[in-house]
Amino acid sequence: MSELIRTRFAPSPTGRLHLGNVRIAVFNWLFTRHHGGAFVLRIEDTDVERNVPGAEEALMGDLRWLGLEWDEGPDVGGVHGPYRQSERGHLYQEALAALLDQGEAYRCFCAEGEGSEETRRYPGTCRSLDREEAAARAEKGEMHVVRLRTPEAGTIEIRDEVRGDITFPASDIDDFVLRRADRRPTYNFAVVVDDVTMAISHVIRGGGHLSNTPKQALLFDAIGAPRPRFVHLPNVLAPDGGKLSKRHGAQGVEALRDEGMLPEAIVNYLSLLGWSHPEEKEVLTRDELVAAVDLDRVRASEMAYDPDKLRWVAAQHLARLPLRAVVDGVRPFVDRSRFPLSDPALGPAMEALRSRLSAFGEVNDHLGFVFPQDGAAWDELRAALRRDPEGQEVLREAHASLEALEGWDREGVRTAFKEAGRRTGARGPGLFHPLRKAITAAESGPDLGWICVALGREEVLHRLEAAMVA
RNA sequence: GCCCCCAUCGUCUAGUGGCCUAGGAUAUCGCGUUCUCAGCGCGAAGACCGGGGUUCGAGUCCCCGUGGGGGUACCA
Repeated sequence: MSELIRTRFAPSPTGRLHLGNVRIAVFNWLFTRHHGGAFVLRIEDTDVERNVPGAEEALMGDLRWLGLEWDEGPDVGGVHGPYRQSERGHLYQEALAALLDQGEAYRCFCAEGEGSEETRRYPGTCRSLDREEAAARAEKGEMHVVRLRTPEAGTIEIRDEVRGDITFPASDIDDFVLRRADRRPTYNFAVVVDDVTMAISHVIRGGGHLSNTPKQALLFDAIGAPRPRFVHLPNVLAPDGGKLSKRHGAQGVEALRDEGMLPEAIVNYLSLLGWSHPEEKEVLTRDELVAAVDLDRVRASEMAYDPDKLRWVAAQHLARLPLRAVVDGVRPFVDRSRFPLSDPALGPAMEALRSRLSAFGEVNDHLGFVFPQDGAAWDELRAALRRDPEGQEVLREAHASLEALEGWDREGVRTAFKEAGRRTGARGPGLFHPLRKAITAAESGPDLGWICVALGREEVLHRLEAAMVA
């Protein structure tokens, strides 16, 4: 594609972004970056009653956090601004005047909802009203809307980049409203004027808009502007196959962010919904996605959101992070009130349990391996250990070896355990089980060597002593 | 009601008429590695919605049905 690629993401500020919305932004962004185009953020706030205060900032915050930077938008400006529909009234006005002038649109004085029950279409009552007369009535303040003069017969052909050519019967599309009685533009009208004036080349949006497309195509034609390429991404369904919505299966970006999930992982997972890598690779970095994502491998069929796979992708990304990054990522999430973990201990602790994380916020679910909580259960375990002569022997010898240890690292600790094993004749579970129980109060868990390093010599010795017969 | 879109393992998908006795991923289960769990490695089970065509040959093309989704607003 040699033309200038310009795309847009146009959310309404009615709430936080959820995975369904964000996926649209992800494709727009990926596609645009792939082609070196410009990505525009436009706020569709025409419906004043539905606007939620602060939603615009929140939504921009979510997008930025995901790394989906826009080149033009309400906060960064741009030559095609303003970027809020509420501030673009004059553009709609101008476009409307031109349409009225050319006879492409006409004033309609009918009462709201007038139309036959059968077809549910507006019958075109005011279509043939005298233009001068209509203008005069409007001048006098008579309530009216403005409608587009649409073809009565024939077909409307549109091209969708993922589905190909689609034909709609023109008779199915009535003379729809462009401007309401209160003079606000309708959605379909505002969108087209915006896309034209912002020189959008590719309209990439949810499949739900496919049915709006013939109307919008007609509007582009009426305005005399070339139609953009239409790209309708298949809809995302809830995990159970039903409709995805905030209250049904849709995760909010905010929630995932609060959980400490890697934004790159979210972008990666979302990219896999409806698109596939030519070599079927699934774990991809942002750069790899930008390099690979294009329209030719986008599917047309809808699909379900799968939280399990999201988790898996996230875990894969996390696993590829250097330890340093895991430690930094996890640090703000550690519940210090429950886990007396010193900062230097974070490294070994993460070595021990990073493989079970898919998001940083999950640390607290696993730190219990290092800092057991249940005192009563631990006491029982210790008591049982004290009644076990072989276990006692292991504990005693391990304690001695550990105490004599020069430094305090994983290899040293493991060597000390093995020495204790050699001296007592205990091997395998016979050796590690009593140690693990004494140190972590659990029968299973992460690598004991790393846990010991994280706990420090003093604490480990202390725990061993607590489980030994005095 | 009418219009439009969609249809491969539970889920995400590969597949563009013969390479498909349908491949990969996830989830599930088993084995191995490991003190154990997680991870990792290996393996098992698991799908072309139904019916008609077209063709020497159909998951792939056409039609009908069924199911799901969207639209039919002075909502977006």
